[in-house]
Amino acid sequence: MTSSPPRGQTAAAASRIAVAPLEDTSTFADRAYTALRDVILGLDIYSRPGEIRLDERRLASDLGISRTPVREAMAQLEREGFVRSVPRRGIYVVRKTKAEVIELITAWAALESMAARLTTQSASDEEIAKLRAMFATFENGRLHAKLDEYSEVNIEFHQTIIRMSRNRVLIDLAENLFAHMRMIRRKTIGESDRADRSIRDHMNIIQAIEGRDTGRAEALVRDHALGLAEHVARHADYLD
Amino acid sequence: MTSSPPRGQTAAAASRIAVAPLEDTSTFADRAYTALRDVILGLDIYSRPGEIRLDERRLASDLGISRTPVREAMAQLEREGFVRSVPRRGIYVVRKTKAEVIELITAWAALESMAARLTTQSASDEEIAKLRAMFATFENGRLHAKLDEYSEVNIEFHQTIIRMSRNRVLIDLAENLFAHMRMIRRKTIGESDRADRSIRDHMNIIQAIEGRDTGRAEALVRDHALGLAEHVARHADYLD
DNA sequence: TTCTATAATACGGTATACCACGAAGTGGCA
DNA sequence: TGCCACTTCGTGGTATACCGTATTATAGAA
Repeated sequence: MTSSPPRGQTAAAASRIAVAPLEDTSTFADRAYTALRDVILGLDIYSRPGEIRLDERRLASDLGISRTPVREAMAQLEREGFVRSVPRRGIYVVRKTKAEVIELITAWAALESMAARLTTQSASDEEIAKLRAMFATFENGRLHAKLDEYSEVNIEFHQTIIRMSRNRVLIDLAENLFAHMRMIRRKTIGESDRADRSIRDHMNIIQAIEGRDTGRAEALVRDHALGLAEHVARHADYLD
Repeated sequence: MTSSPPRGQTAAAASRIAVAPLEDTSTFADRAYTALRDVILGLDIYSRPGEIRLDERRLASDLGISRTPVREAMAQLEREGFVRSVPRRGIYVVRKTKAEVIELITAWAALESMAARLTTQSASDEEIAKLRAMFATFENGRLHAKLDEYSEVNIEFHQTIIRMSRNRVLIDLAENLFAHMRMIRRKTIGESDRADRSIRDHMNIIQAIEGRDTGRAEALVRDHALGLAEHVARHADYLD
């Protein structure tokens, strides 16, 4: 990320015998996007006071590239809701309000419940089996000491269901929502009673999917997410 | 769109008495985005043979601006799936495959069924009444002569349900999906038997929402959209 | 005529200079 | 000391020149 990128092999005397088929097709803008996204997601902005401003010129110089690709990356991050550009003021990292987080979770509920429906109809048994494997280490609800680890498995569980739908649109849309959820995750950890209930919900969901019970799987997934939304509505006072 | 934009009032001798409070805050990139989006949506690409290439330089000169804002607009359109940029080849308008259209409709089903759920829980009676009003002129299924008009009302109906959810995330995501649907719409028109069934579905949906029957409204909306997806799967051979 | 090697062209990607505007700093005047 | 006009500086927005490379055109040889 801070390494100055090579300027492309200028005269490689294209050998017709040896191979070099895997060109680096990624563009500076793409790499800048990835780097900046990682930085922003890692900022732990919800535990930090004050607004965080990003300076295009500074970022460009840090990345060792010009403003142009940085701007393209920023534009994309802005469209995805991570950042907000205020003309002649600066670019600020967006902190979602409680209402916005609830909307996010609700939309996620919509996407994942549809994904669960599709999964019961077309996923293979082998794929579905992976879901249960993910929770093998947590089955007895004995997880209070490793909530952080559970939190990651938790998100992965939901992401897996989405991916099993094999619907690119659902997958891509959810990807973005999950990225936002990861930012809030740190603040949600530590409520172990919720984790217990979460585990039970997940087990029921797995059972429904294994049984190809479309309606039940869909409903359980939806209610699980909506339950989280309600929990946030009630208890997430740390979101302004 | 082809007018050469003014270069910003340079020395307008800011009068402190008269008013000009409504500044034009929109940026060239924003306006270019809107213009290009309209052009693309109006291209009727699914009825046209061959690929359509867009040239940044040409577009920029047509719009009377430089490539920079055009590129930003293009980047956004690419992320939204309207356009695909091939390095050193050009920018092409995307034609969705049948499989992709089905995925689009499925995702739409997910979003709108959740919207219907929310609507039954929080929309006012006045808002809901508007839904029925939209179909006043079609109620008897006597619409064969004005299918085009119906098609517009049709999309508007679904968009209204989404909007009544008051969930910004759902609304924005659906907006994009609908834009794609509009591009395909022209090819879907003319199957009047489907229109008849569509009307009946809509009436049932309205009834469920009016009765605040959350589960039924959600299911009807979902099945209506999934029905369209299946119809496309069976009959939309014109998609590649 | 056909194939190949070389040159010209055109594209998206990138760097950079400049602009207008807002904000913050600074000086002078009351 | 406090307020106001002016200056300076910094920001994102825009224009433009340049780059490397894939494509196409062209010319020459077989």
